[in-house]
Amino acid sequence: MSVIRVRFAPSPTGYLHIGGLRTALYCYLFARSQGGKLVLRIEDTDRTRFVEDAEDDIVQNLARCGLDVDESPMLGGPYAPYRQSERQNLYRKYAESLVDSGHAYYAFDSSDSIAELRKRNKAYDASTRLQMDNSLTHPKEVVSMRLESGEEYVVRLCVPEDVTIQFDDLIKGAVKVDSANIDDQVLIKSDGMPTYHLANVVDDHHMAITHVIRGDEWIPSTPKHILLYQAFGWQLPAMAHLPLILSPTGGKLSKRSAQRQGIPINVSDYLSKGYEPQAVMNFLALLGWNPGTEDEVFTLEELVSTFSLERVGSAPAKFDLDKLNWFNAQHLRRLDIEVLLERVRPFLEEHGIAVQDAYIQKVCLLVHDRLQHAKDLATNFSYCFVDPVTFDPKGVKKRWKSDAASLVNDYSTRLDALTSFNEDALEFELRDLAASRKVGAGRIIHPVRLAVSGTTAGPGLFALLRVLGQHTCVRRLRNAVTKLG
RNA sequence: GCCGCGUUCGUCUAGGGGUUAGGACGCCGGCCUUUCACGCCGGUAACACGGGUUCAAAUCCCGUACGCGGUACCA
Repeated sequence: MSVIRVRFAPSPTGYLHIGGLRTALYCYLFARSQGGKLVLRIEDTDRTRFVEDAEDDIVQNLARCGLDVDESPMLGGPYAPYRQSERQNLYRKYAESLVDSGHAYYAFDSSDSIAELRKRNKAYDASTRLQMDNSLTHPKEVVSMRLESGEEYVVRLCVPEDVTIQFDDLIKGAVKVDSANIDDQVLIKSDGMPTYHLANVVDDHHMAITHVIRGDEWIPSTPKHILLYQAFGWQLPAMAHLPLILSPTGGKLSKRSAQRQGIPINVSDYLSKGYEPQAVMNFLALLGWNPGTEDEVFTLEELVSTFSLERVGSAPAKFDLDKLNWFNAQHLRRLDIEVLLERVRPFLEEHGIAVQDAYIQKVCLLVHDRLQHAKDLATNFSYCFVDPVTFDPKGVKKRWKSDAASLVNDYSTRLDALTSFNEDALEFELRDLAASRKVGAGRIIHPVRLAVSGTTAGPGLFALLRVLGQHTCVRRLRNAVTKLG
């Protein structure tokens, strides 16, 4: 059996978005799980919507997510080039062969006459093509003359009148469409570029693609592609159409709707917000696929080994940010401390926090399990790096009683005198102080936490004090005593 | 409008003729912790509707509704 080849074929009309990433992920998982190859093909045939740096963005973010490809425009490969704009001659050749074999024709209609046709609620198909201005309605000599004179034209597929086109989708099952519902598709545009339909079929065949994995929105176009495969006498690759991702309210997950709901849309946004690539992959994988077990947290590698197309569902799925956040916390927690350090550092820098790696590591160890996002260290736990400037008013009201100042002050004196700043000593001093002042330990613990962090929540107090260090603790305690009185 | 695809807790989903309809996120409670989080335990909540088929239907069939997609010289 021949090697499995899958392609991810984005068009560079925008940056890589979360939906595109999911398609890429499924392509990747399938290819890798089958020991096959993954091809990145850039479908840049729409010159009007072309975005200069989109291809770069797509390539980079795919890589950042760990989705490495085997063949691509920059990597090259046995079927290069991998940019459709660089393969124009191929499409033209095949379009002409289709005209020769009677499966396509040249059309010269003006956009006005086509608009007119549609206004009459007519399709450009078997029912109307003979009324139009094309190579079916003019003598051969006239057509070649017009062609040679440089007149603008398109090549259209001659869709057969009344056939049922059927295919078996690996995900959706049997899909049937009547050719009467299909227009004579434009294959070559008047600017000489192929349309998606032609380029896609020609390239998939020439690049020996065995499995077409793409979004749901292509199902209605698949019969057109099948017609092309048949006209060329080529074997149809296996088809797998993935259900779409919907916005949380059910609509299309567009840039607009996503933004309105606080959902990042571009992959680079997720990454720059500090989402773990693995968490995003994990979340996306389970949006439409399930392993058939009750396991939920997977690395990319584990996904590869359990993935199968058969377990992809056919219903669209709504995007759920809460779940993504949960996955993020799960993956963050599984990170080695060295890796976590790398994740967290950019956010510390962003917040103007410049400290030694060794110290950041200590803090990471301390709060590892309390992090949902890499940025949390710089925000929720900023007190690990800078003295608190404010004290949570509710906390003060609840914990800073009349004796707090004197207790905290006494504790600071004891800490100052400590020769070994370890947790046991810290705890002993506190409890000993509590006993001598005849108060419960909590009477000191809470004000101390407040004094040192500005909040009432956080890691175990003695571990926190240890990490902060002697000088910082004493300074903060005394500072709080003056400020809170 | 026409064509296509879909519909199990709020969300992601398992299951697929006879189940107490399972798990996860979220939410709520409890335990742990003199804090908070993690963790653990428990709770909440679903087969869109109507007809068939069948001894039996959430599961099969047909309709309806709703959602999404397509209907471009966009992909």
